[in-house]
Amino acid sequence: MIELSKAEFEVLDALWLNHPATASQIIERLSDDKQWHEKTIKTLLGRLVKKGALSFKKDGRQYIYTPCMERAEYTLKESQNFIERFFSGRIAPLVSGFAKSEQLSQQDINELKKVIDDWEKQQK
Amino acid sequence: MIELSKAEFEVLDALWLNHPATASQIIERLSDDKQWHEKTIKTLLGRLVKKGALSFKKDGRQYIYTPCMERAEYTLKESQNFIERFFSGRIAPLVSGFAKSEQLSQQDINELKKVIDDWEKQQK
DNA sequence: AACTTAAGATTACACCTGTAATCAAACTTT
DNA sequence: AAAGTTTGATTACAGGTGTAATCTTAAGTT
Repeated sequence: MIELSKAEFEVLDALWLNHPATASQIIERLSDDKQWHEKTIKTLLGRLVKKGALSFKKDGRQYIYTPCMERAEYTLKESQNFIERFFSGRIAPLVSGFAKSEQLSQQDINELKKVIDDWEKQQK
Repeated sequence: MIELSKAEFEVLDALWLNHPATASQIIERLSDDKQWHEKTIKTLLGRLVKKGALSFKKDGRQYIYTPCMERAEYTLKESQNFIERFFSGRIAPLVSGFAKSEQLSQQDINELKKVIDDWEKQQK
C-alpha cells in the first residue's frame, strides 16, 4: 500500500474533489481550510508524485495532475489497515466503542441500518 | 491527544494485555510476533514514558510499567480521529465502504446489529 | 569487598514529515 | 532583447520514527 502522510493526504484529497487539476487550482482549493504556503503544497505534490499517488501531464510549463487511484479505494485500504491494527480486523468493536461513548447519533444508526439492509439484499 | 507511533502502540498493546509488567515481560510477550531487538523495545518503552502513555515504579533495578490510560479510551480517540480525517466524522461511510467491497461477513453483520440493538435499548 | 551482570540512560543514524526558501528555466511583459 | 514572473526542482532543517549499539550504574555473585 502507498503510505501517505497526513499532509500529503489532504493535498490528494483536494485533487480528488475535482481532477485533473493544476497546482494552482489545488493551492486555491486548499487556501480556504489551510494556512499552507504555496511552496509547501508544491513540495507535497512532488512527494505524492514520487510515491506514485499522482501522475501528471505537462501543459506548457505547468503540470496537470491526476490521482492514480480513487478515494474510495484508498480509504478502504486505510480503513482495513486501521481496523486491523486497533481491532484485530473486526469492525463491530469500533462501532461498539462509539456507541458506548455516546458518539452515535440517531442519524448514524439509521445510516448503519441502511448499510446492513443493503448488504442483506445483496446477499440473497 | 497523546500521539503514538505504530511501534509505540504495539508495545503499549503488549502491556495492556496484562499489567503492570516489567520490561522483560513485555519483551517476552512481543517476541512471538515481532523480531524486535530487546534494545528496540526498551527504547520504545522510554519514549512511551516520555510521552506520558506509561508510568512506572522502581523495583530493585527494574521498572514496573503501567499504562496511563485504558485501551478502549485510546482506541476510541484514534477512531474518532481516523473517521474525522477520512470520512468527515461519519461512521456509516466507513462501514459502507467495507460492505461494498465484500469485506463484511455474516458475523460482522450480526455483531453490528447487536450494537445497534443495544444502542436503541439504551436510548429509550 | 571486588567482580560481573543486567537494567535503564544516552547516543546513533538514516529516513519520513512539516514547512518552507532558494534556484533554474521558461514564459510574459515592456 | 532585457527584465520580471511563475513553475517546477532542489535544498534546508528541525523533530519524529524505526532500529539498535554503547555507556553507566546499581544489584547480584563470589
